[in-house]
Amino acid sequence: MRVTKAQVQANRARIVETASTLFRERGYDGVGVADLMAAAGFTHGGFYKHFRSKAVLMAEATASGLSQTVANSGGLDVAEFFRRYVSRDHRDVRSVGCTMAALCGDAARQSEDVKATFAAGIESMLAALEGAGATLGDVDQHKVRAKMIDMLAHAIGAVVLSRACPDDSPLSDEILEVCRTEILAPLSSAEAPN
Amino acid sequence: MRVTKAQVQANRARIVETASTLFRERGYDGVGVADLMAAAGFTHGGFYKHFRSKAVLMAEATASGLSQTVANSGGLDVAEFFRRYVSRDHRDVRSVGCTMAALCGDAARQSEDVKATFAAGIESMLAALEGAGATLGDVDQHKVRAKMIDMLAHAIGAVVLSRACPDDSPLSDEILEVCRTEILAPLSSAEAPN
DNA sequence: TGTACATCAGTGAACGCGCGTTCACTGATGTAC
DNA sequence: TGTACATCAGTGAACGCGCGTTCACTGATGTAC
Repeated sequence: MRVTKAQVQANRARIVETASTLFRERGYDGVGVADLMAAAGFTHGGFYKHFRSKAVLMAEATASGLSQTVANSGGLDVAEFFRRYVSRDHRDVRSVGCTMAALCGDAARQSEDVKATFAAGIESMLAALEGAGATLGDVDQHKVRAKMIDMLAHAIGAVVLSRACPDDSPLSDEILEVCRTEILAPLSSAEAPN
Repeated sequence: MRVTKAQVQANRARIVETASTLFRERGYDGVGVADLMAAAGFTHGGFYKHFRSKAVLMAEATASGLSQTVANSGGLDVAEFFRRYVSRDHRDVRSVGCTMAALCGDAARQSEDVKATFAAGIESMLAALEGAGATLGDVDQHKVRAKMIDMLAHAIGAVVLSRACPDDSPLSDEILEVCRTEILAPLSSAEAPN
């Protein structure tokens, strides 16, 4: 049963979107092609009409997820971005949270292709943060980039470490609270010095 | 061919040790029981004479790996620990590196058992760092703990993010260098204020 | 615009393969006398 | 201490299962006239 060209495009996009969500939730290896296609509302056989292999989809879904995170950060200032990033809410909803935090551990073991996608996503994120961080008052642009790299790694470490703790662990909350405070400290003193 | 009680104990320890190494390198799902037993010098059937299931071994190997990291940090002051932690050397040798950095992403998707093991390992690590950090000059012990949590998450974030980049990526090196500098900055100024 | 045919997205059975786990077997170790 | 038997760590074939991928088929869409 052939389908409209526009429908083909929409279906393909739905598969990528679904994959992006499921991969964040369960990891690359935790999502089978049949699982994924069923979640997107199809049977598994059609998968290979859209993608040459699961590996190709992994790279594409990763790119999609990363650009979504960047898009979500649009309009937020740096302090607000990190306040939301290093939070229990973010920790607890992996499937709609940041792809970097959800999959960087898995990406490290994937192909150079996926890693290159990841690096590009990090650069996009940094570009967005550098733009939002221009209000910080630092004149040296190189320092802004360095600061954003540092804050991003710091925030990702906090989320990733807190997620490795049991669900009701006080340590998990403690990690988030301590790191959020430390990450935001220089921002609030620079932006609201009262 | 039965084997000495001492040999049984040694063999079991070898399986756990091998698993700890392989899991760090390839993730929990990336290591099969047959793989693992072959790497330890056995055939796969004997596995279940030592462990009720792969899941049980996962928890035990994680605990072993975590305590190894803690042991390796013994005798190092805090600055030296983090200097080595946030380095290219550490990034490039996952199998003998820190279990937290190698597996926290995977642990987040494992049983509460594995996560509890992880949280206990983090606490051990913090205890070791707090001991080594007593020389920092901070009188308030609560602040020392908070600072160690913050530095550990920061360092783990740097390593994990740098590992998600392609092998020859300048970004990967940049992340490590920036974060190492930022993490060590307050230490060197406090300890060597010249 | 209408007709005839080619295309191809989606279906669902089938494939080979590797996984975790089980099991009958072996033979050296441990134990009871 | 020596002998007879039970134990059980380790072996390797076999299990059911789910994986990624392939394939013959369907029928609505796209295209050529």
